[in-house]
Amino acid sequence: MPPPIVAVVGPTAAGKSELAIALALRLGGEAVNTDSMQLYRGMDIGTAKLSEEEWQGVPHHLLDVLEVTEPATVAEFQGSARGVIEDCRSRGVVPVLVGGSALYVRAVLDRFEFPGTDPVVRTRLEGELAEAGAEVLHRRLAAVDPEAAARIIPTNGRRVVRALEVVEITGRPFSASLPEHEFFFDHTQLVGIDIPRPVLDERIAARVERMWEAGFVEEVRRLAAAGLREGRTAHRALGYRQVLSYLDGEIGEEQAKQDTISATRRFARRQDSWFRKDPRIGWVGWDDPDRVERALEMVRAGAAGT
RNA sequence: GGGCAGGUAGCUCAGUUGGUACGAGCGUCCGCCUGAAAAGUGGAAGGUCGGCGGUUCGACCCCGCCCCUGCCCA
Repeated sequence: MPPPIVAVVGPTAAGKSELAIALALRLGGEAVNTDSMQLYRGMDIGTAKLSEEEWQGVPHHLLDVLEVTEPATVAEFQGSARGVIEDCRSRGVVPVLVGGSALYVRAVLDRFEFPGTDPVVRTRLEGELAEAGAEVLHRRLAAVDPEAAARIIPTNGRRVVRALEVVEITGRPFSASLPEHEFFFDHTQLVGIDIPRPVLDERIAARVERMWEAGFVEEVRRLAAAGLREGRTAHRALGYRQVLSYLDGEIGEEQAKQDTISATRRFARRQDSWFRKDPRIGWVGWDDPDRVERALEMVRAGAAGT
C-alpha cells in the first residue's frame, strides 16, 4: 500500500502551516505547498511563508518556483503538484499538502480535467469583453453553449470568456460546474482547521500588523522594482495590491493596512465556505490541544479504509 | 447659561417643501466558481427615521419640551 496523502486546509491564519509541520514530523512526511501565492519567489512576508528554521527539517516543495512576473495557473500547478506527490510516494514519503487555495487543492486531489487554453483566443475574447461588455458575450455563449450560459451569470465576464474560449478551441461544451468530490489518488485524507470567525478576524488583524512590523512595505517595494506590477497574478495578492496602491500614492499607508485586513477577512470567509461544502474533510479545532493526534487518527483510519 | 449644526439599517451618510422608508456604500449572512482563484461574481437579511407630547384624516419630515454629540459665544 502506498503512503497516504494528507492535505491540511482551512482559512488563512488558522494555523495550517504549523499543523502540517507537526503532521509531517509524525508521519515522516514532506510538505507540498498548495498556496497560489507562496509559489512566488520573494513574496515571503505578505504570504506568511514559513522560514526554513520553522520547517524543523521537513522538506518543502513548490515554494519559490515562480518569478512575480510570471503568471500562476491552476492547470500547470495540478501537473507539478501531482508530480511531487508521486515522487514522494515512490520514496515511501507521505506528502502533506498545505495551503488555502481551495481550487488548487481540488485540482490536485480530485478528478479535475482542464481543457486547454490559447493565448491568442483568450486575448481576443478579453478585448471583446472590455469593449462590448459581459452581457453581449453571454448572449453569444447562449447561442453556442446554452447549458454553460445557463450556469454562468451574465455579469461574470471572466467566466463567460473562459467558456467561450473552451468552446472555440475544443469544439465541445464547457462544463460550467465543479466536478464531484472524488479523489484522484487513493488513501487521501483532508484535514480542515475549524476556527470561529471572531477569533479568525482577530488573528488576521494581528498577523497583518506583524507583517508591517516585519518590513512588508519594503518587500513590496523591492518586488515592484523587480516587475511585480507587470505580472498577471502576483500583483493581485492580498496586501501586495494594497501596498502597491500606497506606493503609487493612491491611498495612505494606514489605509493600505486597513484595506489589507478587511480584504483578508473577506477572503477567509470565501475559503471557509468553500471548504465547508466538502464532506470529505475531517475537522479539528484550531485550539484543540489534541489536534495533531486527532488528525493522525483520521489519516490512519482513512488510509486503512479507502 | 446662550447660539449654531447634527441625531435615519451594525458603521458612514443620502432622502421626501406632511401621504405606506425608493435608499447608497461598507459590514454581516448565504450562494456560484474548471488554465487570474489571495482572482471573479449573484443574492438576502437588517431601520418604532433620538425620546415624549401636540397640530393633522395622516408626521421621519410642522410645533413644544427633553436627552445625546460636535463646534462657537459667555
